[in-house]
Amino acid sequence: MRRGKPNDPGRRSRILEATLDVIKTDGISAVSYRGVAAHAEVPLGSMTYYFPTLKGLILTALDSTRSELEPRYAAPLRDARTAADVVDALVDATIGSTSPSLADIRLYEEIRHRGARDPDVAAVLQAVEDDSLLMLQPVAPTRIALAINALLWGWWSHRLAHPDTSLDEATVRGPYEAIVGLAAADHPSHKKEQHRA
Amino acid sequence: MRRGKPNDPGRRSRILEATLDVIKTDGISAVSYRGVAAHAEVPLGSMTYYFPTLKGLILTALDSTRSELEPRYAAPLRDARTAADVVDALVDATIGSTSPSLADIRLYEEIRHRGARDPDVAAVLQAVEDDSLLMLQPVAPTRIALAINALLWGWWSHRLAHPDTSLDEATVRGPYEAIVGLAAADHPSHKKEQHRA
DNA sequence: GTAAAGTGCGTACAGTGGTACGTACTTTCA
DNA sequence: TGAAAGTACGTACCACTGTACGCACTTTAC
Repeated sequence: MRRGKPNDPGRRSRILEATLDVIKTDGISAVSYRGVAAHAEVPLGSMTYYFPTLKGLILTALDSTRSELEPRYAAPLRDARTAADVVDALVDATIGSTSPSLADIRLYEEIRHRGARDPDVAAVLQAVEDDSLLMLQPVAPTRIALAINALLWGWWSHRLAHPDTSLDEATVRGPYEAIVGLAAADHPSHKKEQHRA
Repeated sequence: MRRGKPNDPGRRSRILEATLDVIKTDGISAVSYRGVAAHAEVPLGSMTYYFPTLKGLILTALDSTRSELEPRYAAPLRDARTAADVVDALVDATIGSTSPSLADIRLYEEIRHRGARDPDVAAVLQAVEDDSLLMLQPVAPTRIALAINALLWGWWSHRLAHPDTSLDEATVRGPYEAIVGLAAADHPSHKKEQHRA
């Protein structure tokens, strides 16, 4: 039997959003009940009520990004018909309109960082990556999808380390073309029309 | 005038080593005066004596890795004569004998992570990367050296996220060949002998 | 209406952290 | 042989942390 009702149903999700804000700004290690409470303008007691442990709060917050981060460059990749489309989508995901903001890259970096030590967070990371590999499956065999993922993360990581300089499009495009070209050469059953620019 | 002498001259460097140990094992955020003191078997007072601020200790420790991490795969790259040599060196640096241990990758990840927020640490990172780009200069124009760096870091990062699975050599080699091949195609003045495997 | 169950939150506790500081020891110079 | 300067370290302070816990308030069942 359900008794009692929350008088502020949005409170829980406000806490989660505030947590992500703090993570993006100052990192996971800066997440504290009190800090997030202040940021979300809720009392400390609310924090421990909705999230009895801090680890649980962080994990829930990180997990909530899965549905938000992934689909951004998923659609363009799924719609790609030719190898050139794939390259376009990758370039765009790296530095273009579908690419993550610096804050989002920071968030992603936080997940990777934490994931290296916390198996629960590693699971979140793994889920994102599995999605990504599956998404690339139609355009490249796993072997090459791995390389694409590695390079994509490498470029994002570069952007994070050099926030003031922007990557040239040609710099990014060439290597993607070369790698995607491998897929066509290796295994012509994958999307055809490999060509040099 | 110099008066007084340290009665344990190795103490300072023992502290630095212990600090790196802690960073590799539990991350920068786990570095505390007390924890490192226990690990290095020195009294707490020694810590603050040699390193008045914790930030200074961490920075000094991180900086001390520059001379240790870099030259490992520097020599093979410098000695590379042909494009094939370069690819071999890169593959080796990724998963082979000159590649960093997981602990070292973790350390590198710590530097990148911290560097995203702390300009002083970012400077350390920048120095390492500058060295790396300079080293690749003879075999690839900067544009392509950037891509190689990004991919190399991507692979390392992959290893960190998947400590239990090992990367296939063929998986790693193909993309390197493709990217290094770009250098030869683009700018034939760089080391010749591009060829497909 | 009243008791019980559930919701929401203020407070307090125990632990850990960086770092300031006083003190003792050692070396050097007059 | 002092005394000053530098070395080394034990202790203590204060800030901040996660979290346990108890007290109100709201809703529901009888």
